[in-house]
Amino acid sequence: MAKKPSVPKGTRDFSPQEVAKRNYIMETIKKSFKLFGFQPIETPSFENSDTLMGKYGEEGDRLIFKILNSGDYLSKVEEAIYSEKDSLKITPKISEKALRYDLTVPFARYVVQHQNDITFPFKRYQMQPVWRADRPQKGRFREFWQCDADVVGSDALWQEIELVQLYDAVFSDLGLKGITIKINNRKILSGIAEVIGAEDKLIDFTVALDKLDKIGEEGVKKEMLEKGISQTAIEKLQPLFSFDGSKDDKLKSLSTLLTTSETGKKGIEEVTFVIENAQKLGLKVAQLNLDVTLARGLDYYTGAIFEVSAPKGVQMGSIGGGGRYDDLTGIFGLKGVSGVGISFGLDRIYLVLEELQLFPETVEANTKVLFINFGEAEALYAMQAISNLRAKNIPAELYPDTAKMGKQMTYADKREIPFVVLAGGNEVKANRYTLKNMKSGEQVTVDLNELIEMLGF
RNA sequence: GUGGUUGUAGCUCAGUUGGUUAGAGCGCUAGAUUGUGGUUCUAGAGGUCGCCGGUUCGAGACCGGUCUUCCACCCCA
Repeated sequence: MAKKPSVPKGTRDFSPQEVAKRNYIMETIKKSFKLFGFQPIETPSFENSDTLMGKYGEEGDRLIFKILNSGDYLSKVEEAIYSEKDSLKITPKISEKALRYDLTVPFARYVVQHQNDITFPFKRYQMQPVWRADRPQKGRFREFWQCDADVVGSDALWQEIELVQLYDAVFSDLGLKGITIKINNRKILSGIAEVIGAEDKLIDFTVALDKLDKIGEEGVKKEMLEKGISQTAIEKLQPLFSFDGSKDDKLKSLSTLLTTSETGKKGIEEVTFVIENAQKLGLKVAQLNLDVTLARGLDYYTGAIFEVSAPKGVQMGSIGGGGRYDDLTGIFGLKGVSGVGISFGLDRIYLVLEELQLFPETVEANTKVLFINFGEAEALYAMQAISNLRAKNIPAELYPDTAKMGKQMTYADKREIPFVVLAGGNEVKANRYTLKNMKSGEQVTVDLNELIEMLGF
């Protein structure tokens, strides 16, 4: 045999059982998407490079899978650029297409391109794979699925509230209790940066702050210093590090910190509106928490920022994220369209449900009854019954070969098919069927109507 | 992209300081059982020790490279 075949790093095959479980998650999410009034779209798996490049920050560009041009692509590269051996310069010359990195940027492109056909506010959902040239880790793949719901063309904060409810509805349906929806607002972060005089360092500031629960207070301060944020500025942040208590306490001390920042005050106002109304409406399983250190937003977030973390005790990064972006479509030439959206990380949700054993046993659609094959005449007799069962929506199949019965029974056993029908010469003659329950071992001989009745509950 | 880690039968893994023909459990195939699966018993098949190169009389083991796995960083779902 030749080399053992394999799949590329960070990609996976899915068995029938795995597909069944993934479908269960996707159907659950889709159900809520529809219930909340979102409509599906799909976009190509690859886009023109300039649609994607530069939209996710420097780091993002590195993680985008580039597709090599067709034909003799190297011959078209100018000698000077070629001999320079600078990958960054050569890449755009030899690659003009790239694999989708997320669903939000292609969606923005879609909105701009089809703006005349879209009725705003436009609520769309999209469930497709995305690709990142990242190094794999636990819960981190190079090919994974995102399930996104976004609203564009409305800046009403009720959308944020609905998205919180949407998260709650989906995780409630999945039986995933104890999840936390963390919420923050980019305006609060901007306000803080403004107050401490580090406006020009907003990104570095937020990235460092985001690591608080991971590297601790000292670690954050150290990183901020390294990024060129002054000691006096960092001292002004002190209230943030001892930030605790109820949401009212948090909001009060934030207000004090941000009295001089109009932007900051607007952020507090927004986040208060969302939290208060979401709580008035009630949440089933999710805990909604204000987390001022939450910054993991991509560069384009301008208002609310969301992140969903798995229940405590499950070692997993965020299982969902999202936020508001006031001007995403601006990059593609359509100004003044505000959008807000959330994403569900299908692959990570799968790992969490698996770990907590929350998949219902019924997710695997399986054949309900296997007919033993006794020979040609009996097979025909069996096939007639099978047609009748299938007409009643009962999944049934005939063992294709006239193998030994032990082998056929073993097959049913392995496939976990709950019933077997034995219809040999005696049954054919009597126009009856022997139905065996594989779990209990009991068997009864019945006619076709009784058979349908017994299998069709 | 940086640092570390892993790879031996279909699966999970043993394999001593380098030494004859690389093992176990599970699974698989056949039989005990010609109309009955799971339990039991018996027999059997199955390996280029990830791949390429090097050191050595001799490499599964040591060295280099490469691919893969997992982990940390970066970043993220």
